[in-house]
Amino acid sequence: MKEDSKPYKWPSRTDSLGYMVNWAARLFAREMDEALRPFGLMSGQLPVIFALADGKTRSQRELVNLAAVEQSTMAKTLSRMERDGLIERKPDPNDRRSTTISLSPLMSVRLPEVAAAVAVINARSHTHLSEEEGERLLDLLHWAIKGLAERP
Amino acid sequence: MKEDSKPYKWPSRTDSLGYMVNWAARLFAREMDEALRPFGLMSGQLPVIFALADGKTRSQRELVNLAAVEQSTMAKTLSRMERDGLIERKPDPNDRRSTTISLSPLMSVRLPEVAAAVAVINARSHTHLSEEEGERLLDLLHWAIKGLAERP
DNA sequence: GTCTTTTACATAGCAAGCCATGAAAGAAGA
DNA sequence: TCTTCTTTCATGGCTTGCTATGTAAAAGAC
Repeated sequence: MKEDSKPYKWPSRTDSLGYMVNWAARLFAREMDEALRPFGLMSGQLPVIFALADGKTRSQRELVNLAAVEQSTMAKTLSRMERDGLIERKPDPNDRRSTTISLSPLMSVRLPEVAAAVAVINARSHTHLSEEEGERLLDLLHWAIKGLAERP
Repeated sequence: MKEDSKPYKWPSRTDSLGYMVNWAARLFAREMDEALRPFGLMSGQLPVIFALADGKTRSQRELVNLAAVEQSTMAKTLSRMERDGLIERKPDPNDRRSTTISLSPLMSVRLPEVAAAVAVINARSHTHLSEEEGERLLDLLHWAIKGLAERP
C-alpha cells in the first residue's frame, strides 16, 4: 500500500475525539477482517459469536442488546451468518414471533482459533500501551460513551 | 427508542478495546448525523468539509490522506457531496487525471453553523471527562492507533 | 372475550467502509 | 522515441451501520 507510506503526521484533526475514535474503529475492523478471513468471518459478526460462545441459545433481541446495534442491523447480520452456516435458528416454542439462535457445530469447534486470532489483533492495539494504560483507555472510553448515550 | 431504555450494564465485552472503540464510533456517527441533518450533511463528510474549511482547494488524493480512508471510499463520498451541492470540482490544469476540489459557496457560508453543531456533540462526549482526561483519552487512542497501523 | 398497545422480526433504502479491477495520464528508463 | 512503471481516479460488489415501515404475535385494558 504505497499510498500510506508516509509514516505519521498529526495535524489538528487528530485533536478531535470523534475523528480519532472513528479512525481507531476502522483500523480495528480492517485488521479483524483480515485476521478472520481464514475462518470465513467478518468483524461485525464477532459480538454475536462471543455472545453465543457459552453454548447457550439467545433470542435475536438479546443479541441486539449485547451488541448495542439496531434491531435491523442484527437481523441482516444474522441472515448472513445463517446463510454462511455460522449459526442456527430454531423457532422459539414459547413465542412464535421469536427464534432461538445458537452457534453451528462447526463454528463451535473453531471457537478457540477464532478467539486466538482476535487476541492477536487486540494485542497489536496494546503494543504501545502498558497494562494500566490499556485499562485507563477503556475507562475513559466508557465515560465518553456514557456522555454520548445519555440524551440530555 | 424504548429498546434502549435499560440504563447500563457492563458485562465483559466492555473490556474489549475493539468493542468499545467501535461502540463509541457508532455513537459519535449517530449523534453527528442527527445534529448535521438540518444542514443536509452526514458524519462521513466532515473530514472533507474541515479539510476544505480554509477555503483552499485540495486534490482528491490529499483528501484521502487527510481523512485516512481508502481512495474508493473518498471517491464515492465526493460524488455524493457534489451531487448535493456541497463541493465543487474543477479539472486540474496541471494534471489531467486530477480535479481540484473546494467547498461550494453555500457550504462556505454555513461553515460556522456546522462547526458549532459539531462542537455540541464533541462537548457531549466530554460531559463526564475533565480537560486532562479528554487529552489523555486522545493520547491513549493515538498509541492504540499507532499499534494497529504499523504492520509487523 | 374483544380491542389496543407493545414487542419481535423482516424489509427497503441509503451512507460509508472495505477490496479488487480497470482506464487513462504522467514519469522514468532504455 | 517508445516502453514500462507509477499515480490518479472510477466502478462494482460486498458488509455493516442507520432510519423508517410493515406484519404478526403476545400482553394488557376493559
